[in-house]
Amino acid sequence: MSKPAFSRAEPDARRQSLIEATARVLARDGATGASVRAIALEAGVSPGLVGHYFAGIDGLVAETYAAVGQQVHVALAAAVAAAGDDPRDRVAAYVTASFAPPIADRALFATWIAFWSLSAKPIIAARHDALYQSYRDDLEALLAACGLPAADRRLVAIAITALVDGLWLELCLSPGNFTPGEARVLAERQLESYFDRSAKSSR
Amino acid sequence: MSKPAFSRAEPDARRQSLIEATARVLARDGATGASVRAIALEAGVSPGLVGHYFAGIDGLVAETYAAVGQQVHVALAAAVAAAGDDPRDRVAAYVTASFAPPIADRALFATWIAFWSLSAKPIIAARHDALYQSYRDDLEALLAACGLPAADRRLVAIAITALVDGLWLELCLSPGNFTPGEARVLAERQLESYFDRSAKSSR
DNA sequence: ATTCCTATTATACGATTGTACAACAAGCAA
DNA sequence: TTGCTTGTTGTACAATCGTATAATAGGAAT
Repeated sequence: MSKPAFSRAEPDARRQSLIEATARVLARDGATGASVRAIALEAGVSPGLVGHYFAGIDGLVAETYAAVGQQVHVALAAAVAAAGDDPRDRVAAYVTASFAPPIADRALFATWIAFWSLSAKPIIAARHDALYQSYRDDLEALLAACGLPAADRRLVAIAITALVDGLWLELCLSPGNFTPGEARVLAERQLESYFDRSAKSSR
Repeated sequence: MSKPAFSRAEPDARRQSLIEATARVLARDGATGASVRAIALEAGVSPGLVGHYFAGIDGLVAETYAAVGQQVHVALAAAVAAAGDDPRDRVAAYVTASFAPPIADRALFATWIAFWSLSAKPIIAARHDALYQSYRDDLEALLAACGLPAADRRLVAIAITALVDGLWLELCLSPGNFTPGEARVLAERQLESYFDRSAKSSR
């Protein structure tokens, strides 16, 4: 007669559902809004469950960092895959994907800022290090396919990543100062300059 | 016989003292630690004074943003002044000053992240817009002195600022991935590429 | 010495925070 | 059907949050 007051879930599914709820709250309300109660409400469970599955709110946010970072990775990989086979096109696609949805997005920006604001905690800093290293590794592989000398790849990847991050940041913080199209032009221009330089020095 | 329990201060001096205390708390404990009580304790006054002088905690943080932003401006201007008279040297000094103290500093990073995390509030966003516009204006003036065509200045200033911000960010978040010296090399290399390009196209 | 203005303090208030824990019940095993 | 395991709930707890306000007292003016 009475319908169940709650239902049990597979531990992994429940964890995943809490992580996704955290991502939504972070995107909507930023770091200050991501309380245990708000997350539990968003996930449709009771506040006590957070403590049951994660090492406090910090542990949950750290795992959410990894999950959202992985989603960005997937979005970038999709952009590369859609670019075809030409190595130059693939690098350009990887770089400029950051200036269009779903990556250039105020909600994702709020999420990212929340992660950065917790970077004083070692567990969050470790997540960041691993994630950004994987981004640079991806970029280095794409650069290698373009024939960029191995000796140049590391620093070029650092520079490209920094430029893209900086443009993405300002694009989210002050849209109106420049357009996503201009960001794209600037990023592609810098890519060309590195290829030209390496072609020149290898001659 | 009894010494005064407190002393009155010139309104401007008291405001300044509260702003400086806020900057210190932000630098030490980040956004989450910047409570009215913590700031008042740091300034050596009672919590009630914050409400007396500022429009709540948000107003105080917004004014602190302007003050800290001004300090950064001063530090950059000092680096330029110390660089001598050659326009190229001056631009290089402006750009690379971000990779050395007092700008490349974890405490300033924590402060900056705190500002960004509040950028959803219009009062903070407005401060950011004004501040970053002034940074780009400074850079454009330095670029103009180097003979960069007026038509190129805006986008070049945007690109340089983005690269520097991105490098500064990663330098603060993950020191160890690359050195301040490498960041300097990358920034100067990009500057050169823009000057080369403009020299080529104006020929 | 006295008066007065107001900067400053101290406290109270309701709301919200993260965590801990006892009680409950869903759902599988027997 | 009965029992058992444990995922889940609901709440209590102390701490902290921002803000408002009455009371206090510094310090200049008279």
